[in-house]
Amino acid sequence: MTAPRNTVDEILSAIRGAAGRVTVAKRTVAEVLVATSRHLTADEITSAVQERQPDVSPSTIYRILEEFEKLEIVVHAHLGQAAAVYHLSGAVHGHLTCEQCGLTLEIPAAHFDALSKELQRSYGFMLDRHHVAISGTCARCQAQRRSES
Amino acid sequence: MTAPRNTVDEILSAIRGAAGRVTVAKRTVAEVLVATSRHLTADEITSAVQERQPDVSPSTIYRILEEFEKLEIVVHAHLGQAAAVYHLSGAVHGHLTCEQCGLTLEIPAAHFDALSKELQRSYGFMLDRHHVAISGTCARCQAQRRSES
DNA sequence: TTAGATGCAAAGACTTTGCGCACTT
DNA sequence: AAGTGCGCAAAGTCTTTGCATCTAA
Repeated sequence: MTAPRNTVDEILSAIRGAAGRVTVAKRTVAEVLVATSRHLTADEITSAVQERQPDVSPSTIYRILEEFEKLEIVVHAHLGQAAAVYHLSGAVHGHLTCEQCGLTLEIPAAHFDALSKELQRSYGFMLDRHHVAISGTCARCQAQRRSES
Repeated sequence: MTAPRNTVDEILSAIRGAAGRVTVAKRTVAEVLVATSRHLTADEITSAVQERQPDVSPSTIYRILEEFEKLEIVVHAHLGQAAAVYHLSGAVHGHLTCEQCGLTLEIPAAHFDALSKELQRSYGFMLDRHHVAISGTCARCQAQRRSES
C-alpha cells in the first residue's frame, strides 16, 4: 500500500520521484485537486485550472490525469453514463449514484470490506476499493416515487 | 417485482401491452437478446441484428434498447470506460470487471444482499441489483502481477 | 387512416492522438 | 543541451437527435 499523497508538495515529489517533470500545468492540477474535497470531472478540473492558467488545454489535463493515475496520486470512477470523475487517492471511498437525480454520495470504503472478502473467496476477484461505483436510488427519489404511485 | 421476460413472445407482449408497435427491428433485437446468454454492447447487438436485417440502423437499436429498458425487458451496466452492455433483465446479476485484462464475471445478485441492506440502513440508498458493476483484478491477473514483482 | 417507428445523416459529449514548439532539468 | 511535456487541432468512440418517410394497427 502506497502512502496517500494529499498535499501539493507530496504530489510534486511523487512526480519527480518517477523522473517526471514538474510543470505549471501539473502544479495547478495538483492544487485544484488538493483544494477540492469533492470529486471532479476532467472538464471541471480543466475549468478550475484555466481560471488560473488560461492556456492549459483539455488534452493536457487528460494527459496529466493519466500520469497521476499511474503514480497512484488520483483514482477515477465512472458514475452512470456520464464522464469519469477523479479525486485524490488519499480520499479512498466508494460512490453511490442515484439513477434518478444524479446525486452522488461518497461513502467509506469499509462498507465494501465484507463484499470484498466474499468476492475474493468465491471468485479470486480482488475488488478495487478506489473504484467502486454503485447505481441505485437515493432516499429522496425513493420517497418521491412512492408518493407518485 | 415484474416477472422476467425471457422469451421473444413475452417481450413482444410487453411491447404491445405498453401500446408500442411490434416491428421487424424490435422483433429481431428481441431474438438476438434471447439467443445470447452473454451481455452485449449496443454495437454487438447492431451487428447481430444486421446479419438478418441489414437495413436496421444503429440509431434504431439505441431507440429500441431505450424502450426495452423502460419496459424492464433489458438492463444495462457500464463496465470500466467502455461502451455499456445490455442483457435481459431476467438474468439478474452483478458484473465483476478486471481492470487489467477486461475479463467480466457475472455473479448472482445475492452477493450484494448484505451490502444492499447496509446501504439502505445507513444512507437510505437502494442499490440497483440490475446494475452493479465492480472493478478490480481477476485471479489470473493477480497471480501474474505477483510473479512479475 | 394516422400516430408511432425508422433510416439517414449530422451533431454532441467525452477522450485520445499527432505534430512541432516550449520549457524543465 | 537534451528530451519531456505542451498547445492546438483533428480524429475517434459511443450515443443522441432532427426530419422526412414508412408502416403497424
